[in-house]
This record gives sequence, C-alpha cells and structure tokens, in this order.
Amino acid sequence: MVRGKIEIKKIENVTSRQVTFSKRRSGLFKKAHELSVLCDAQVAAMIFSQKGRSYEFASSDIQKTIKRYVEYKRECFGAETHPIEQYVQGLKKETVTMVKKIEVLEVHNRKLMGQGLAFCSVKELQDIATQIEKSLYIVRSTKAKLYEDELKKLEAKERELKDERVRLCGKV
Amino acid sequence: MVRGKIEIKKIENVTSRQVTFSKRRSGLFKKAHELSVLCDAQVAAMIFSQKGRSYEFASSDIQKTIKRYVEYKRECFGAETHPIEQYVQGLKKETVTMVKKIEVLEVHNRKLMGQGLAFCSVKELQDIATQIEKSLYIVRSTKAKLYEDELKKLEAKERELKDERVRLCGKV
DNA sequence: AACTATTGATAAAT
DNA sequence: TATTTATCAATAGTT
Repeated sequence: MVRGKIEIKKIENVTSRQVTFSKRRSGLFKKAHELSVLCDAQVAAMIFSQKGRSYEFASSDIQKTIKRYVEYKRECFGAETHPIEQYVQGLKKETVTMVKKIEVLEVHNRKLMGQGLAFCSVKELQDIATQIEKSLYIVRSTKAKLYEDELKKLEAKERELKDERVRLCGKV
Repeated sequence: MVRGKIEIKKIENVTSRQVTFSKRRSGLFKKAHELSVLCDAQVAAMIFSQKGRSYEFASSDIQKTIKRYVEYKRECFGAETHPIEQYVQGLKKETVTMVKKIEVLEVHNRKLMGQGLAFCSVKELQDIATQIEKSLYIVRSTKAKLYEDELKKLEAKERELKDERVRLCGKV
C-alpha cells in the first residue's frame, strides 16, 4: 500500500503486526462509521485480537444490531438455528400440559375424597359413589387377603413349632 | 475524499447513496479481510441497509464470532446479561416439581381407586379404607341431600300447579 | 460498469 | 506511543 506495497498475509514481525493492527482497526471503524452516516445504514464490526482482546464498533446499539442479524438469520434458515428458543418453547408447552394434568388429577382426587361435590349432578354423584364402592371392595378384599396370608403363615409357624416340640420330647 | 472532499453526512440523493453504499460496503469488507489476515485477528462486520437487506463479513465463522462476543460480554457484565438461561433453569426446576407432584397425585389416586395396593401394609390398607369409607359417606350424603332438594322443589312445583288449578276452576 | 482525479489510509521511518 | 512522510488504495463524480 505504501513504500513498496505489502502482501496480504500474516505479518510475522510482532511489533509491526501490533502497530498495523492498531492503525487498521481504527481505520476500519472509521470506515464503518462513515458508511453508516453517509448511507444511513446500521453497521457493526467486531474484532478479536489473537490475545482475545475485543474491539467493537456499532453505528447504533450493537446488541440490537446483533439481535437483528440473528433474527435475519433465523428467517433465512428457519427455526433450527435457534435450538434454545425451541427448547424454551418445548418446556413451556410441557409446563402447560403438566399444569392441566395436575388440575385434572386434583379434581378427580378431591371427588374421590368427597370434596368439591357442590356442583355435581346426581348422575355424577352416582358414578363417584359406584367408583368408591368398587374401591372400597378392592381395598377390603386386599386387606382380607393379607390377613388370611398372615394367618396361614402363623399357622404354618405354629405347626412347625409343635413338630419341633414333639421331636425334642422324643429325644429327651 | 475525491473531486472535492465530501462531508460525512447522509447522502440525500438516493441513487448516489446506493452507489456509495455498494462501493463502501465492499471497501469495508476488503479492509476487514485484510486486517484479519495481516494481524491474524478474528473480524466480523455486519451491515443492514435502510431497506433491511443484510450484508456480512466474517474472517471465520460469524456464528462463532458472535458467540465469542456474547461470551466476552457476559464475562464483562456477569450473569445478569443472560436472563434466558436463568429463565430456562427456572422452568426446568418448575418442571421437576410438577413431575413429582403428578407422581404423588397419581399414586394417591390409584390407591383411592383400589389399585397398586400390592405392597401396602395392613395399616396403610386400613387408612385407605377409612378414607374411602368417609368419602363414600360424604358422597352418599351429598347425593341424598341433592335428592331431597329436588324432591322439595318438585313438591313446591306440584303445590303451585294445584293452586293454579283451583284458581282456574274458580274462574270457570 | 468503467474511468480518473483526488483525497484518504497507512507502512516505514523517526 | 505519536508524528511524519512517501506512497498506494479508495472512491466521488463523471462518462
């Protein structure tokens, strides 16, 4: 460009590279600014040095510019560029579904507990009563069965002990 | 800049502005590219025309560059710049809570329906039976009350009709 | 889209 | 890092 035009390839001399970086960086930002003013455009430029230092220029708020860019990209490539938002949408949907499910369960539960019956029709009350009667039958049967099983176990144990006693008496 | 230097302010002539936009845009991107190569830096530039058309340059993947920028910003300003992540965390937590709630409700529900009693103790079965008996009592009472109310309403109606008939007979 | 006169950018020197 | 200077690059206005 000057005093013997330079080749566009990495400047190996560190000092020289740093100087050039500083100069061209401000040059680029100046150009960016001029473009934004002259043509009434929104311009943003971001530069990261090797060392990770960050420099930026934005004709208006850079956050807005980036947001706008991202939105533009989404329009181009569809939703798949934004897994986070999709994920959030999914979570929200799931939440709504679960809230509904909880409501249904609670209502059902309350009815089975004999609560919130104020606005039930006779038919509904009959259905609930029938269900509860069935439940009661099952629970009682289960309890009875459990009793029976435990009783049998005890009887078996008793027999065992009796046999043991007989054997022991024989030995003595 | 040339043939009478120009002032840096919005070019009012539309054609002229469009031409300048096109020229300076490519100029800016060229400079951006040169900077990235010469100084081994990561450079990104985004331009939006008035019309909303988007142009971009990136020395490497622009998504990466933006991501890097955002990460850099977060480091500067702390987590509060990322309400989305917090929001997602909140949603997740809520989801977990609801899942647990649903499980509890379903288990309770099933027990009240006489299901999943296989591993209940006698004590538990007794408690469930008691609860169900109470429920049954409430439901039956409610139903009886409802019957009674309806019966009263019908009786009232009947009386009304009878009175009506007496009045009509008198007139005739 | 191409040209060109002129300003602007900047590499190297200081 | 800042200034200077000698060149090349960019580009406004013209064709």
